[in-house]
Amino acid sequence: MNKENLDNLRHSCAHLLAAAVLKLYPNAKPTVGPPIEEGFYYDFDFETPISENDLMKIDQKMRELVKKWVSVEKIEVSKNEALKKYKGNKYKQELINEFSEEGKQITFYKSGDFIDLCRGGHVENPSQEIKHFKLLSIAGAYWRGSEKNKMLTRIYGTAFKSKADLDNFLTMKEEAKKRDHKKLGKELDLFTFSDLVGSGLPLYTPKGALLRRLLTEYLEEIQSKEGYSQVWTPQLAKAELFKKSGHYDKFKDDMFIVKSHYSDEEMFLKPMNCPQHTQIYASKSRSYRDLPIRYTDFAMLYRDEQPGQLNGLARVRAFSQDDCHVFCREDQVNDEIDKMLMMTKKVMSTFGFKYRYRLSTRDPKHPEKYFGDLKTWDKVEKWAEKIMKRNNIDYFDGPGEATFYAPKMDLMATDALGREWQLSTVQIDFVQPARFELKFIDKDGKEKTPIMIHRAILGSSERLMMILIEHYSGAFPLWLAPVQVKIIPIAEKHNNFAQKIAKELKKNDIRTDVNEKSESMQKKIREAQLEKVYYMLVVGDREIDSGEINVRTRDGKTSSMTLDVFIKDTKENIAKRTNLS
RNA sequence: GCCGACUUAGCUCAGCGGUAGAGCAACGCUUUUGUAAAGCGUGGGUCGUCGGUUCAAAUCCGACAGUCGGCUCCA
Repeated sequence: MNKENLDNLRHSCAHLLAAAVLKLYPNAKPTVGPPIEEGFYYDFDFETPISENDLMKIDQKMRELVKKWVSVEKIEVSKNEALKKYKGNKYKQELINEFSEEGKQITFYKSGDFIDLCRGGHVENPSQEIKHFKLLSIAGAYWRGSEKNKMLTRIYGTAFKSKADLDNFLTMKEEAKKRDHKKLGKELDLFTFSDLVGSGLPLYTPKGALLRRLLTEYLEEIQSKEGYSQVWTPQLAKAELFKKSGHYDKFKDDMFIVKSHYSDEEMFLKPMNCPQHTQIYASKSRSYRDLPIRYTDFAMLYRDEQPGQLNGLARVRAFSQDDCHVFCREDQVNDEIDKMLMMTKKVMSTFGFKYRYRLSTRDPKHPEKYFGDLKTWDKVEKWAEKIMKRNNIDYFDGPGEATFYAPKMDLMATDALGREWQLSTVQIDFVQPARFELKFIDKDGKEKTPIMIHRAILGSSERLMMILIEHYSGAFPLWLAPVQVKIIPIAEKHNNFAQKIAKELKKNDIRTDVNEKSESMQKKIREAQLEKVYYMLVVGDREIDSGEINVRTRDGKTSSMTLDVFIKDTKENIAKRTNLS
């Protein structure tokens, strides 16, 4: 079934939803109800709010009404007829007036006894075709997506051509819920939050902190090979810095203000690293020979997000990025970005992410949002496009997604459940170097302004942790597994032997635990399984006698080998960062 | 910030006007086990916080905080 057909089905289903709602709540005002990626929604202005519990009732009404929906009839009406029909519904009237101004023919679509203002796009016989649908949730949504407007009540639902498709969709949703990083983060003891510390401020437990450190170390390893040097900058800076960069104007309300007892100077917790890095660059005079200069920084960043948008590790108020800034000459940009794209490719393959790029450009309707001159913007946007094409990169356009200082090449990674997340970004910035009056002395002895390339491969560590937890469902690959080996002595008398093996493994930098509790071996295995430990070594009389160890993997497979072979293989796999499961 | 829902033991949840309950976890004792839960026992909660209604509030009402599903925003 192609997308258009599916959209038609869902659009018709949205109409059916509206019909059911109006039967049950005659005073509710219907507004719009389009098909979307995963289904459809319909926005209503209810007189009294409804809740999720009411969905069942609406669902039943839909199933009842659809029986009589044997056709979809298109009715052309005049503007006045349309306005009359929607007397008292300012939302529909607003749409009707707009359509009329645009010179569009106004059309109604009728099924059963339900008529809706609509431009069309329906299935022919709803009673036959709308069979496999489900109402999913209720949410608030601003009229026409603007926070200045009234908040309406949105009902989300989905519909599919076959029961199998619907079931598959619902199973995927269940699976996503099971993998929810907030749930797994608690179960696997990776991070926590405290009301006393504050919302959106994650606290990493030893295992979570280890994971975070392993990710950072991996990036540091890759970056230092490519000539990046780590710098270190404070969490705090004067307002002046951010005024100069432009961030103050754009994001002042989203920055944490810090007060000094001794000065009236306005200070902020840093929400990003670029302005600080410009000041390291500017600390001495630079020759064209010094370029490119590549700085990396894993410092904590702070953004004062609105409470309603905080969400586990997905959206926090304290986070860090694998943030890099490359200062270079114009003739070096291509090489630098090619190198960045190569590094990114390598990292993505390590995690097993499929990906495509988004070319994030300016919003043509709002040129005022962007700093710097138009000509340069045009040049840089075209340049970015050329780079993608030259690298044979699969990309799509993202108008309006640029930052205020540069277009972006954003990498969208697809995880194990088929969901897309933005990870990497590369930005060619002419604006900030100019605002900070950065210079280098060129061959000809003249001062020139360098270009600043912003780049992150993983994006924020917290967000990446969330994505990886859900991508791997908490069963991390060997190199990331907080506990790589759990030794399970069968009885207390095997504890000493277990400790001896553990000592050997730890000596080889293999993260090992021994479960010495007075529990059944079966229970210890169960606990290790739930902890998603990579390898379990069950040790008992047999192992002591044979001199071979017994290895159980998370998927329940067991094998025997000498400890030396196990250590050698494990070390190799950790070093290669291979993902065996 | 906005709309809606939720907040009871470390965790998952029941109780929904007559001042608290289960399973798991923890702890103790017994058991010493061959690839996903051995048995018995013990401790643990001013029911998110602060107010209000009531003879009586975990339960009803309000404010605040936090969490979740969305919307808006995202350097």
